[in-house]
Amino acid sequence: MDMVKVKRESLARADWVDASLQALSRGGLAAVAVEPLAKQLHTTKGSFYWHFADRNDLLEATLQLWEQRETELVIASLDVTADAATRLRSLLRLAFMSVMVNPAHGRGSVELALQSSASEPMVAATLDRVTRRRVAQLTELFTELGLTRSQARDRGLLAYTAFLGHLQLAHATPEMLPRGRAFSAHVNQIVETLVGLRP
Amino acid sequence: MDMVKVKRESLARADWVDASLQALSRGGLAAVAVEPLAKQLHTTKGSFYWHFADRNDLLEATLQLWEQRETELVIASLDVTADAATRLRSLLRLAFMSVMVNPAHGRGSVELALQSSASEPMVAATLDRVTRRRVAQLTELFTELGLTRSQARDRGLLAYTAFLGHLQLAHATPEMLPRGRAFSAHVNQIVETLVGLRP
DNA sequence: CCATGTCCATACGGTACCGTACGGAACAAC
DNA sequence: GTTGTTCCGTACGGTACCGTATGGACATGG
Repeated sequence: MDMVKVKRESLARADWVDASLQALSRGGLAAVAVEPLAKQLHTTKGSFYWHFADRNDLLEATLQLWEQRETELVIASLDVTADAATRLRSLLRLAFMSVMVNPAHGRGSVELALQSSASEPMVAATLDRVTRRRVAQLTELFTELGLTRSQARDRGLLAYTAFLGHLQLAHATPEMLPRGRAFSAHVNQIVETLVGLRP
Repeated sequence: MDMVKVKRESLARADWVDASLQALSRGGLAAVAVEPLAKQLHTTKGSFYWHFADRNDLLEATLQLWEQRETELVIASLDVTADAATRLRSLLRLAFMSVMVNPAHGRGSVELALQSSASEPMVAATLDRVTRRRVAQLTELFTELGLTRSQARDRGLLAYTAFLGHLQLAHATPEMLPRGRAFSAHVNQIVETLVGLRP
């Protein structure tokens, strides 16, 4: 039957992609390797090459999955009722706070894996789209706060680069960041410095 | 003669280390590979394994060289005559500007290579020392500007994370950054936002 | 001139991965 | 129960790298 066929195949493919995303998060792009993933899934390459053309095919599906989940998550976290300043503050707070939930393999580790593999064209394309969307989002919020177009864009870029560096630091040198209450205070200070309204 | 012997050996070793640093800058930690480097230097592994115990030995020497050049360069760029605000501004301006000189393989690409390989213990140790020094430097400057110890540290961290993210963005998504005059303006805006003195 | 230490080339075995070939199990359809 | 399709296991060849073993070129000092 077609239904059964589609269901089974789609499930198996999704399993590979899930495992791939997890591997990407743990060990970077190099960890997206067919034979290790096969071992982890208790199967063999024979299965893989039935579902995928090659490693690149898997990579493409993995990036697509990440990008989709990524944008969905950001959209869901936006409360349209609040004013721009509040939305901006919560967005930044959420982003900067989230690096502490499992700083090793948690949220953001895929980001860093992609950042460090931007030489791969497919990765570069994905990164480009996501970065563009995010900076545009920030720029929009700063514009609503009354900044000029160019001021808003500069501020949006700064906010995003600060986030990127924050992520990086939390991953590579986590001891440098304060912990507990001091961390929250630090994030607050960052947010206020970034959102601070002066000409 | 001892002099000749030492000179030759040291030169050959230095050649390998130079090439290794260059490879690190180009292709990341994975590019520090014996056989490719041997090809590039028009020699063979036989030479390498005479000068080095193994790949790790080369890596150690490479990290050491980078760290040494790194700190020397920062120290040299500090003008002790100026006041704290001026020194801070020039330091930040220099750092944020420098990402544009050859954004692909230029200054900072070694940094990023190390950041993305922080799982290697030796890399982590190197990164730790350098990061600590830099953040301490920034914290010191902010303290001289009149901020409290904790404010200064927070601000120093923010400045450094902003720099890291800036570097990352310039490398992975260079089209997102403005070019020419707009870039200078952007850097100025960043510096002023970071150094801006308000309680 | 030959003995010794320095430096390098070549050849080898080992590992980890990619992708292909091919056979076979499981199962549905008829 | 034969046939066809789906799905997977195994075996193979190929590549890129690590590290070792070994012999040889070359100079130098006795």
